[in-house]
Amino acid sequence: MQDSAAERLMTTASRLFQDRGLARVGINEIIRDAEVARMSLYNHFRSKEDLACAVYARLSEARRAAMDAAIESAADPGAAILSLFDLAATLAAKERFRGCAFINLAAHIGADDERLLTLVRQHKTAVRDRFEVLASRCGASAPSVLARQLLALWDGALVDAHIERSLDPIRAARAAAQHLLPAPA
Amino acid sequence: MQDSAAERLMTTASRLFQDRGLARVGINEIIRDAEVARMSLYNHFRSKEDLACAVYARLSEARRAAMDAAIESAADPGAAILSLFDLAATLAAKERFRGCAFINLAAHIGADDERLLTLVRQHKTAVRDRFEVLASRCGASAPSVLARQLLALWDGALVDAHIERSLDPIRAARAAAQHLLPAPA
DNA sequence: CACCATTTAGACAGATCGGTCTATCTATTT
DNA sequence: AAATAGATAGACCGATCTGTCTAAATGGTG
Repeated sequence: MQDSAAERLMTTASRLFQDRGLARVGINEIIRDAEVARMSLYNHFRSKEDLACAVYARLSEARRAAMDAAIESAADPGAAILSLFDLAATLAAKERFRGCAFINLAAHIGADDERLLTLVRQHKTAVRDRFEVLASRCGASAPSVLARQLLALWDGALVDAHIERSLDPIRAARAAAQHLLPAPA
Repeated sequence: MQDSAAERLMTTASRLFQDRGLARVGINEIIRDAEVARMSLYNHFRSKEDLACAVYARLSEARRAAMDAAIESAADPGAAILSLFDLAATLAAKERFRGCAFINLAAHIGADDERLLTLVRQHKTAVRDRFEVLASRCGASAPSVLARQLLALWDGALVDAHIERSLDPIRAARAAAQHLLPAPA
């Protein structure tokens, strides 16, 4: 058994949640697509929300790793920031792109759902932290403000790319990011 | 009849949809809160989706009117652009702020739901058009690109303000917008 | 082979979903 | 007063939802 039941559940649920959103995917569909018995799901996860937590935690890990890889292969901090927008363009170019999974998740959960909301917040904080480190290395006078600005551009670009089904918003946001960076020495 | 059944339905549904999202609000709750009989809903609207269309179309109208009012009371195009970010801050400062209703709507509907997706697209296009007109009046060399950048900042700021429950993202985005504007003559 | 833990399919429960239908009530119009 | 149109409460429909339970099948280990 090269991929366990838990593994298949998380992979399948991740795909379905991103396709149609947490609230519009049922347990039945998940176990059918994952080819897993109902009780196996509730054996590995206490509830649908537990499964969602595991799925989005893993997705966050994957996204951070992809960002770090893009950052590491860039020549300098400024190029690294721009490469993150290229990464966004790569994500948005995928056929089944449906926007940032975490922004969509935030739109699905109520103000009560503290667990999942915390996950979203932690993910966005992780993204912003990376922007802030790079902004600092660029010599920005106010790295934390610049990081917020870059994050807003990043999130807005993903949202608009999804709504417009176009990469133009990401290209424009990338240019704006470049414009906000301090002039290279 | 100071507020008709249709009126109360739209007002109630608008509040509920914004609070918890289209997919997590049922017909039963809407008619209960609106104090309207079940058949009155289906008398005025053919389906839940029809009601949603009417609700979001009206919300779009209201948002556009608020934007136009902010633009009109600004001294010059540059100030008008910044005043739109102040408007975003006003929206985000409300107690029950849950992010941009149209971004959330886009996160809730599937790729199939063409009717509601078109509504979202039209709304975002209307926002972008206002940015583009103002960018042009500012003397921007590429107004359509600047408009896309301002829209990304705007959308990202609303998203991040919702996730962080803070106005900092909007303040930062406003400053970034100012930075992107062409230098005043 | 026997043992044990896991997985399986599927029935089942209780709730809610969107939507239809009926029968009663109310208010305006003629 | 009679007629008409619209609103009402609520039963009802089939479908779906999350989650529980059972009993059979499975597979690795001693």
